[in-house]
Amino acid sequence: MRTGRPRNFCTDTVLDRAMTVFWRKGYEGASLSELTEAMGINPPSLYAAFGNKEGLFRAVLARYDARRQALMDRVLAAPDPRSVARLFLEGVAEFAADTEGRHPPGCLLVQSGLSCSDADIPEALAEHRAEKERALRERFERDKEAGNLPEDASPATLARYLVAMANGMCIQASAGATGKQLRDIIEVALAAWPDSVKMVVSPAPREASLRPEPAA
Amino acid sequence: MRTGRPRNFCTDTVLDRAMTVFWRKGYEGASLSELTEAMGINPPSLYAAFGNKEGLFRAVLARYDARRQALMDRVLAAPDPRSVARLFLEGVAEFAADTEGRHPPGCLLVQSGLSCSDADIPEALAEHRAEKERALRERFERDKEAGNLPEDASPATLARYLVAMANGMCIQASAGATGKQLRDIIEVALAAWPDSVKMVVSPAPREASLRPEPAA
DNA sequence: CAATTTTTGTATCGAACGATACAGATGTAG
DNA sequence: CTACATCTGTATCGTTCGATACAAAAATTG
Repeated sequence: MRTGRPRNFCTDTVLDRAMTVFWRKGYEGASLSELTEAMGINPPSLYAAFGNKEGLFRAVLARYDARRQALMDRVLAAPDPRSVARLFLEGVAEFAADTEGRHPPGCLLVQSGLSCSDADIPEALAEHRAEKERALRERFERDKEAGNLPEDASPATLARYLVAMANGMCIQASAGATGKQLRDIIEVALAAWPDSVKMVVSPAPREASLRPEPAA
Repeated sequence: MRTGRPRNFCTDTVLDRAMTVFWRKGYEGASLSELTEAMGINPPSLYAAFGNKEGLFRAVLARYDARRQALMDRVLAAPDPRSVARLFLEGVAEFAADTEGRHPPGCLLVQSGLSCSDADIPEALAEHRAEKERALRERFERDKEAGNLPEDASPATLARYLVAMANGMCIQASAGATGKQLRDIIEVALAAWPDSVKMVVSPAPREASLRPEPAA
C-alpha cells in the first residue's frame, strides 16, 4: 500500500467544486484563494495534487468530459442522423439551462476561457469542443455510407452546424435564456427556415447577399 | 475653446487599439500595461479619459457597436425575413473569420468575457448581444404583421435562433474555422435539416427524444 | 518502537495587477 | 506677459495574484 500520510479529500469532489468556480468566473477570474476555499483544501494540497492552476483546470476539463460522456453515448446511439441531432441539441439545452442549481448555466467549455492572457487555455477548450464535433462527424460519415444521409450532405458541415448551434445556445443560456426558449430554438434548428407564404420554396429563391454572385 | 493642454491622441484610434487587446486576451486577461502599450499612451492619460479599466472597456464596446452598425443597417434593410437571416449570418461569417488581420477572429461580444470575476462585464456583453437580438425580433414582428412570415412563426424565437447561430459561428471562428466552413454552416442553418431519403418528411416523423412524451 | 514518506496548515514569497501622486509641459484666457 | 486649466511622463502606490518554505501531523515499513 502507498506509504505516507493519506489525503483527506476526494479528488473528484474537489474537482467538481473547482469546476463550478471556473465555470462562473472563468479561468483567469477564478483566483487561487477562491478555488481553495471552494474546494475546502489549502494551497499546498492543491499544488501537490494538480501541479499548478493550469493543471487543476485541465483535470477539471477531464472530469467535465467524464460527466458528459453519458449524454454523448446516448446521442451517438440514436438510430438515425436526425435523432442524433435532436438528442444532442436537447441534451445541451437541458444541461445548459439547468435550473436546479447543479451547476452554472451554459457550458464550461464555452464559459471558462474563450480568451485569456495564456493562449493555452483557449486552445485546450477548443480541443475539447472539437472532440465532440469529431464524434458527431464520424457518426454522420457512417450514416452517409449507410445511405441514411443524402448524397450531397456533408458530415463535417452538419457536425459543425450542430456544435455551433449548441455553443450558441450555451451562450444564450449563460445570459439567462430559459429551457423553453432553447427548446423553441431547437425546433427551428431542426426544421427548414420558415419561408414566407408568399415566397416560392423551390427552386432556390433569389436572395440579397453580401457575397458577390459567382459569375453566371 | 476648451482650455488647458490638448490631448495628443485620438480617442477612436486608441479605442480601436484597446479593442484588439480585449478581443484577443479577454477583459481580465488584458492587463493595463498591455493596454497602455498598445494604445500608445500612459496610464494617467487612460484614467483621465476613461475613468478606469471597466470604463475603457465600455467605451470599447460602444466603439464596437458603432463599427458594426453599418452591417446591421444593411441587414435590417433587406426585403424579406429570409434575406435578413442570410445577410445577418453572412455578415457575421465574413466578419468573424476575417483573415486580413483587421481584427482577431470571432466577435468581441463573445470573446472578451463570458465569465469574469466581476459579473458586470458578462452582463454588459450580454446586453450588447441582446440589442442585436431585439433589432432582429422587432424586424420579424413587423414582417409577421405584414404577412411575410407564417402565422405560426415566432419572431422572438427566430431572432434567438439567428443570434445563437451567429454566436456559435463566432466561437468556431475563434477556434480556427475558415470563412468557407462558416458559409457552409449557413447553408444548413437556412435550409431544412436534410432528412434521410428513407424517412417520411410529413407528417412529423417519430424521433427519439430526451424529453418525456406528453401524455397522449 | 524508530525510520521513512507523504499530506496538512500557517505564513509568506516575488511578481504583476489596477490605479495615482506629482511635477513639468502645453495649451487658452485676459 | 501672467494666471489658469488640462494633459503628459515618471515613478510608485497598496493589493492581490499564483505559488512555496517549513514544520507538525499522520500514515506505512521493518
